[in-house]
Amino acid sequence: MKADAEPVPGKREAIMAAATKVFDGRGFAATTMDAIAAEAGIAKGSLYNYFKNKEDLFYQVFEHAVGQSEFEVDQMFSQSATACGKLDRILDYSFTEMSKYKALGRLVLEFWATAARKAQGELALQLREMHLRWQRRIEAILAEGVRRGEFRAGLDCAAAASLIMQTLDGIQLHDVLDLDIGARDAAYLAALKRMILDGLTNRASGGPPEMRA
Amino acid sequence: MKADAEPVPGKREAIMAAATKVFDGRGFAATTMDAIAAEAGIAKGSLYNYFKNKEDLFYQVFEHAVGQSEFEVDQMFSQSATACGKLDRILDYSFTEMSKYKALGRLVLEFWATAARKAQGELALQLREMHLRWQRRIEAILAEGVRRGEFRAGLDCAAAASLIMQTLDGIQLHDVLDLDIGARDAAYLAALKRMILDGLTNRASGGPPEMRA
Amino acid sequence: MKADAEPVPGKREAIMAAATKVFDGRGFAATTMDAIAAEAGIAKGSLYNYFKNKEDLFYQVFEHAVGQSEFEVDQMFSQSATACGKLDRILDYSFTEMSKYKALGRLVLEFWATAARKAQGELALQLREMHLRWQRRIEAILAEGVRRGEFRAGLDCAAAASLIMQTLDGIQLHDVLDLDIGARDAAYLAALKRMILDGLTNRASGGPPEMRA
Amino acid sequence: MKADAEPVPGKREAIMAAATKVFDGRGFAATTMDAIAAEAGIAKGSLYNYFKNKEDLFYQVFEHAVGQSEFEVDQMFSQSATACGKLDRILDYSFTEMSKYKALGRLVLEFWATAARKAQGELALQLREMHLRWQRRIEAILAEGVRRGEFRAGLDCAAAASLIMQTLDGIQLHDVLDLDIGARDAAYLAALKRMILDGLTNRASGGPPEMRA
DNA sequence: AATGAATGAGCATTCATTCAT
DNA sequence: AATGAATGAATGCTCATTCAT
Repeated sequence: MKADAEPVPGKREAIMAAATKVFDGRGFAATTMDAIAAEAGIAKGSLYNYFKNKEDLFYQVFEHAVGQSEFEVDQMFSQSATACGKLDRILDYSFTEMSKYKALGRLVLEFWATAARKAQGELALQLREMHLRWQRRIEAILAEGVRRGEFRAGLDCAAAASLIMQTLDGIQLHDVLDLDIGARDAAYLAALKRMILDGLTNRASGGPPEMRA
Repeated sequence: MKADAEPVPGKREAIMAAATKVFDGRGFAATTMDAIAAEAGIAKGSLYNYFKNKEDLFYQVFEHAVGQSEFEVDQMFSQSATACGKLDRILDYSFTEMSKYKALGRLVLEFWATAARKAQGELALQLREMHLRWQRRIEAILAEGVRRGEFRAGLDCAAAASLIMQTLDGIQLHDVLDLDIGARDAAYLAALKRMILDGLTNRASGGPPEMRA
Repeated sequence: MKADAEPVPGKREAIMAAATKVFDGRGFAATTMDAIAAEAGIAKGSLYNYFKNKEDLFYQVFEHAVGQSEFEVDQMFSQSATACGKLDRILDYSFTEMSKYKALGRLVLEFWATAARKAQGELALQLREMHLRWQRRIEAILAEGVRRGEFRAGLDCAAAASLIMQTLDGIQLHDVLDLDIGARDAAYLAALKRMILDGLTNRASGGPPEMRA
Repeated sequence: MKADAEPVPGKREAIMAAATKVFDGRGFAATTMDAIAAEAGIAKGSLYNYFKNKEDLFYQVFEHAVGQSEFEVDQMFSQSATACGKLDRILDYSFTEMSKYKALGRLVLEFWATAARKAQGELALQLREMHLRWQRRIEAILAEGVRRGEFRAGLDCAAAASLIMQTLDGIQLHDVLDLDIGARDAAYLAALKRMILDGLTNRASGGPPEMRA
């Protein structure tokens, strides 16, 4: 039978739900097809009626999770009118809500660290595209902010967007790895946000003194 | 023969070089002891005369690479008198030199993503310590900068250090994953550095307007 | 597939038969899973569909053999009404039938001599329980014999049972090791039995003269 | 160099002492040549200057230990004039002193259970001879006892000697395996000895009643 | 479509023995 | 005689994938 067909409605989704649970808990390498089949309550062989192989199944699960995550963040964006407000929200989100995707983040990490090595497959491309999508979104917000006078004129939006992406990914990385535990109080977060937004808004910055001492 | 001894001068180093090559190329999990032995041109069993097991070998390789990297950055630190200059240098380094440790970064990623899940082994502790060491160093520089009047009074050094660490790790992450390719021109870097340093130096920041619009 | 199930009727038994053959021939340590698989005519991996690991397989084989042996001896017990008769039968059995379990005995020996050194695993417990079960049975027979007046009053049943067990184990040991070959004639056996039973029945024993000469 | 030579006086003995210690503690299979070399304070390769291989070394060690043990028991024998007294002593010894040879007993067990399977080598012959030597000694004592009127006339000395050997080996077996722990009080031992000696001394035994009920 | 028994390649580790120095 | 580094065969176990039913 061809994989990817879906003869029994909902079965595919059921398997993916089970797989998500197991992958999240154990990671890709440590997850066995047996465990997924058991979690889904079907026979191991049946998995191969719906997915070509383990990697394929992981890919589908992963894609689905990423889609959900993106949808949620999109909602967030549209709830603020100003660029500054949007950025504020997204930073807030990074600090407080991103932990929800800890499991997903760990899977991304594992993927990059192992699977991505061997083949520059579809998933790698997918992840790169996703990254670019995000970066462009941030960049658009920054450009909008400059246009509206919220951010300083002459801001290098591409560079700033890149830095913000790196920072957000760095924050998520630390979150996923349980570094900086306990540093999640309000004052801390406010300081961080202020630092980032300061860099965008303050137009009178004379630059650090004696930068090349 | 006891592991950890080095009766044949250079042999240990030769093995580590071979192992580094194979680990870098395939990652930890995908690397077989056979492959390392073959690369080193010795019998598989001989590996165990110099290293306790695969994890130990990896650990030594890893420690060596980290040692080199830390030494290099330490050099960098001491070459600037002012806090601002030190930070400037470390940011410079992150943007330009850190790529040398791409392979190392990938291995760390793999470790965090897989091995770190199961056990809190020695390597995990080592990595956390390394992280803390860095964070404290940054924090000390910031505190020094505040004392010298380079940075704004009232700066939350811990929070700022944490953010900077996250940013640096985010930068390295993107580097390791070959994201942001081509965005390494001087103007770009200057903008990024300015953003960060602005957040530390500008004392008159009134905060972003209409933050909660 | 879960170990311990038996989806293909007789397959489990077939494997155990093959394993018994190989274990008997080579002992536990010298037996490889490959050899068992080859003897059973299946793939090595298939063994693990029916048994958790080598030790488990051995345990099952062992338990089966012990079960057969115990069943057989139980039959023997019930065929005599008097305590004296029961003991007579069990001694008979030890001298004549126990050789059937020579291979089993050798495996027990190997287990005690090697595995038992390191861990107090399940098999060790099982063996100790089996031993106690036997000892209690003997003791019960002796007590019954005393009650019925078959054996001398004041007999230390526990001590006697222990001695009898030691003797029986010693007999089996010699049997397993092929010592005393050829000393299995009727007169010999009768003499041995008489010696043991005499010790239990003669109530007027004055003790050996000049015991501490 | 030829093994078995002894160019450095005492070195051979030193190795054997070290080997004895390690073999006793871990058994044959679990003992590595490294461990023996370490215990002896010499290089692993040097072992092969004095012993052909691991098995040979074990054989020599074993032979030496057996020799010592036999010597000690021989001393014991000669200290009593009467057959009854000799037997009494040897039984005493079995119950109280044999534990000293627990390690040796365990090695014998392991040997029989593993090494003896593969090759009917020299050691197996040696052990059989030793066994026969003992059996003949017991038999001689019994015959002497009959001649002196200590034991009942018509005693089947061969059969009795065999039973006694089996019993002694059974006792040692239980001792080695730590069965019957705690049953070593004086009354217990006295009862056991009485049972055995009763079988030899009482001449008026009418045999057990209703033996074949 | 579903099953699940069978497969077999793949791998880290141990250790007795050798031999060049 | 002594060394000890090098060797490499040997083995239990996993698990993704297949395929006959």
